[in-house]
Amino acid sequence: MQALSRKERERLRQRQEILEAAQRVFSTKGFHKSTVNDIALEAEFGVGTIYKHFPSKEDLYFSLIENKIDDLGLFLRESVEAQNAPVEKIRALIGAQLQYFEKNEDFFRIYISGISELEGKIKSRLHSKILERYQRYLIYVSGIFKEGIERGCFKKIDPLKMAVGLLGMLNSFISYWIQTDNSEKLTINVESIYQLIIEGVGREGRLAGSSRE
Amino acid sequence: MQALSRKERERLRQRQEILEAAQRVFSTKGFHKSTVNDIALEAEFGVGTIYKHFPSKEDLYFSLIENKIDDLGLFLRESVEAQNAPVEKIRALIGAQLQYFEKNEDFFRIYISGISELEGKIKSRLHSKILERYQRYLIYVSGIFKEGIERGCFKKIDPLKMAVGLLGMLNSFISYWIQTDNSEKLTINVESIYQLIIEGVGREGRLAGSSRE
Amino acid sequence: MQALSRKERERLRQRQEILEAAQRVFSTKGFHKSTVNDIALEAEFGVGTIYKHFPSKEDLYFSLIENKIDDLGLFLRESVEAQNAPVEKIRALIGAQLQYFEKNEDFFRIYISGISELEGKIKSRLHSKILERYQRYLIYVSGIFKEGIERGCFKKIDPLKMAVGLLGMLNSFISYWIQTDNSEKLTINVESIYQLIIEGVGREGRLAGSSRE
Amino acid sequence: MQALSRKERERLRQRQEILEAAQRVFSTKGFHKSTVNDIALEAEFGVGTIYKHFPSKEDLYFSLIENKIDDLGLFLRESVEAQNAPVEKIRALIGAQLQYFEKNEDFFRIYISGISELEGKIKSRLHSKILERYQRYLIYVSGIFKEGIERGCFKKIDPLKMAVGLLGMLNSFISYWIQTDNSEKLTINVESIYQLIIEGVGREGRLAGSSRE
DNA sequence: TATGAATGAGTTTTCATTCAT
DNA sequence: TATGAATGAAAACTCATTCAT
Repeated sequence: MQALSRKERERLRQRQEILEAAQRVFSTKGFHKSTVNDIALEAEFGVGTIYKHFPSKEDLYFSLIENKIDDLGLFLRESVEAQNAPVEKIRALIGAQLQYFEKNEDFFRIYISGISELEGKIKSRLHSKILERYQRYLIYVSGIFKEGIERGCFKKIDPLKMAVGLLGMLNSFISYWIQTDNSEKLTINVESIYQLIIEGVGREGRLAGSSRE
Repeated sequence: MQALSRKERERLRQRQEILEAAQRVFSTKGFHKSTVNDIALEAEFGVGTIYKHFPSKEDLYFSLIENKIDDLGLFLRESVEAQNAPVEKIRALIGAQLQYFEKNEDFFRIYISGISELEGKIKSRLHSKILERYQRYLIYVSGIFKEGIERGCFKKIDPLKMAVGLLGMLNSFISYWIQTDNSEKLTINVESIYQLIIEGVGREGRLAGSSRE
Repeated sequence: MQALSRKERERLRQRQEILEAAQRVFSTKGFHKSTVNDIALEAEFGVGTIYKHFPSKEDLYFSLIENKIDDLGLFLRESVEAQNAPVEKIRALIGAQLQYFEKNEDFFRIYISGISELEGKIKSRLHSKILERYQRYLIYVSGIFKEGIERGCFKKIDPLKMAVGLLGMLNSFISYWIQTDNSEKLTINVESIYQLIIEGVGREGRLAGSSRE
Repeated sequence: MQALSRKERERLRQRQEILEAAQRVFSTKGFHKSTVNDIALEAEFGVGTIYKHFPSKEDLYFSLIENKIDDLGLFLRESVEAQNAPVEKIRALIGAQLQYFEKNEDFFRIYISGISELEGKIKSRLHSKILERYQRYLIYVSGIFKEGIERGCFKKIDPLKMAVGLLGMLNSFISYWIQTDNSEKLTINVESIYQLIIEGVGREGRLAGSSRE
C-alpha cells in the first residue's frame, strides 16, 4: 500500500507540474496561441504524458482554472473567517483577493478570460463549470453582506447586488494594475476599495455640488 | 468629385455591413470559432471583399471593437454632457452604459474579451489600440469625478480609483445580467449602482455591527 | 447557364483526377500507409482541395471503390446483355470481369480490401455501402443462373450458390494472377473458368477413380 | 535441463495466450484499430511482455495468421489423408475447411485480410511469408487434383487452376456466410460446393438452353 | 472591382515502442 | 523477468489568406 501511495503521489506531483507549466505558457501566449507542444516543452514532459493526465487541451485549460479558483476560494475563506465583524470580513476579502492576484498575476489573465464569455454565446460543458464556481463565489460574498445587513451595519440593499458590485470593483482594480504593470503593489489599494464599497464617493449633504460662480 | 464621393460612400456602407455581420458572428461563436467564411456568408460578400477592407481577421475583430467603443463613447459623452451636476453626470453615465449594452448585448461579449487579457502577456499592436481607448475612457470618467471633488460633492479620493471602481462595477453588473440572461431589464440596476458608488454599502456609525446577543 | 455548366464540369474533372490519383496511391501503399498528403501530391492539388471534395480520407476511399464498382457493373452488364443464351452470358461475365481487372489491376487491390472485412466485425456506414453493392451484384449474377435453370440449361441448384461460387472463383483467379504477376494475360483463363463452373472437374462415371495397380 | 524445459513450456504457453488474445481483439476491431494496449489488456499481460515475444505489432499479427494457417493446414491434411479416393479427398477438404472456419469465424476475418493485398503492392517481408503459405496450400490442393487426373477421375485441366477455383469458391462461401451471419450452419454447404466443383452447373447436352419462341 | 477556389502551414491527438524499475 | 509510464513521430484535418478570373 505504501508503494501504491508513492505512485499515486508521484502522479499527482506530475499533474501539478504540468498545470504549473501550462499556467506559465497560457498566461504568456494565451490559450489559442499556446500549443500542447509548448506546454510539454515547458513542463519537460512528452506530449503523450500531458494527454495521460488531461483528455484534451481544453480540459487542461479548464482544469487549471478550476484548480486555481478552488485554491483562491480556500485562501479567501480562511482570511474572511478569521474575522468576526462583517466590515472586517469585507476588508479581509478585499485584502486577500488583491494579495492572491498580486502573487498570481499570471493566473488572473487566465481567470478573467475564463469567466468572460471566452467563446461566445455557446458555452461548453467545461466553461459552465467555471461559471458555476463564479456563481458560488458570488453567493458566498452575498452571504457576508446579508449577515452585515442583519447585524445592522450595512444598508438594506440586495446583498447580491453588493456582491456583484464589489467583485466587479476588485477585478477592475486587478485588471488595471496588471495593464499598467506599475511598480506599486496591488495591495496598496485595499483601503481605497474598502472605502469605495463601504462609504461610496459622495460627501453627505453636498451631493448637488457647489454652485459655480 | 461627386462620383468619387459616391464611390466612397458606397465603400463605407460596405465596410459597415461587414462589421455588422462580423459582430453577429463573433458574438455567437467567439473569435476563434468564427471563420472568415462565416462572416463573408453572413455579410453576403465574398471573402476577398472582406480582405479588401481589413488586412486580417484580427484586424477586422479589433476594428469592430474600436468602432463600437467609439460609438459607445459618443453615446456616453452625449448623455453625460446633458447634465450639469457631477452626481447627475455619474447617474447619466451609469444609465447610458447599461442602456447601451442592453441594446448591444452581443457586443459586450466581444468588448469584454477585447479588454480582458484575451491573448496573454504579449499584446498585439491591435490590442494596444483597444487598451488605449479604455485608458482614455478611464481618464474621461476620472475627469467627472475630479470635477465633483473640486465642486465639493465627492470625497477627496484619487478620482482615477473612483473611475476604475465604477467601471468595474458596471462591467460586473452587465456581465452578471448576460450570464443569468434574466427577463428583467439591465437598466433597472441604475439606481442600485448609483447608490453603491455614491453612498457605499455601510450605515454611518453602525459599521461595527450590532452585538450578537 | 453555360458558365455554371463549365464550372460544374471543371469541378467534376477535378474530382475525377483526385480519384485517379488516390487509386494510384492506395493501390501502391494501401489505405493506411497512404497519407492524404501523398494523394494531394500525386494529384498535384493542395490537401485542402481534397477536403473540398471529400469530407474525410475514409470517404475518399469508399467513394473510389463505389465509383469503380459502378463502373465495373456497367461494363459487366453491357457485356452480359449482348448475349442471349445463359451460358454465353456466363462466359461473357467471366470474360468481362477478367478483362476489367486486367486493365484495372490496381483497383482490384482496393476492391478486394473493400469487400473483405477490412476493419473487423464492426462495419462502418461507408463499408456497408460497399457490401450493399456486392449483394446487388450477387443478385444480378444469380438472376442469370436462375434464367438458365428455367431455360433448362443449368442444374436445379440454388442460383445464389452458383453465383457465390462463380464470383469466388473469379476473385481467386484474379488474385492469383496479381500475386504471381506473371507475363501471361489474365484473360487466357476465361475458358478454364468457364469449363470449371459449367462442367466441373469430374469425369462422368469415373469419379471413384481407377484402382491404382 | 528440466528447469529450462519448464521455463520453456511456460514461455510457450504465454506466447499462446497472447496470440489468442490478439485474435479476439484483431477480429473485433481490425488490425489498425486494435492497439497493442488492447491486446495486452485482453491477454492480462503488460505491453512489455508482448514485445518480449513479438518484435512488433505487425509481427504479432502475421505470426497469428501464420500459426493459424498452420493449424488449419494440419487439420485439412488430416481430414484429407483419411480418404483414399480423390473425390473423397476433395469432399473432405471442403468439409474440413468449412468446419474449421465455422468454428473460427473470427479468424477468417484476419485470414482474408492477410491474404488479400491488404497493404498494397509493396509486400512486407511478413506478408510474403503468408503468401508463401498460401502458395504451398495451393500446391497441396493441386496435388490432390493431379492425383485425381492421373487416376482418371478428373478432367485433364491444369490442376493448379482447379485448386485456384476451388479455394476461391470456398472463401467466397465462407465470406458470404459471415456477412449474412445467418443462423444456418456453414457446413450445410458442403454438398453444394462439392457438386459445383465436381459437376459444374451445366446440364449435359442442354447448354444452349431451350429456344425462346 | 469582386470573387471564391485553391492553398499548405500548423495544430491536436494517437499509439507503437522503449527502458528504468 | 515483467512491467507500464513515458515518449514523440506522424497524420488527419482546418482555415486564414492569396490571386487568377
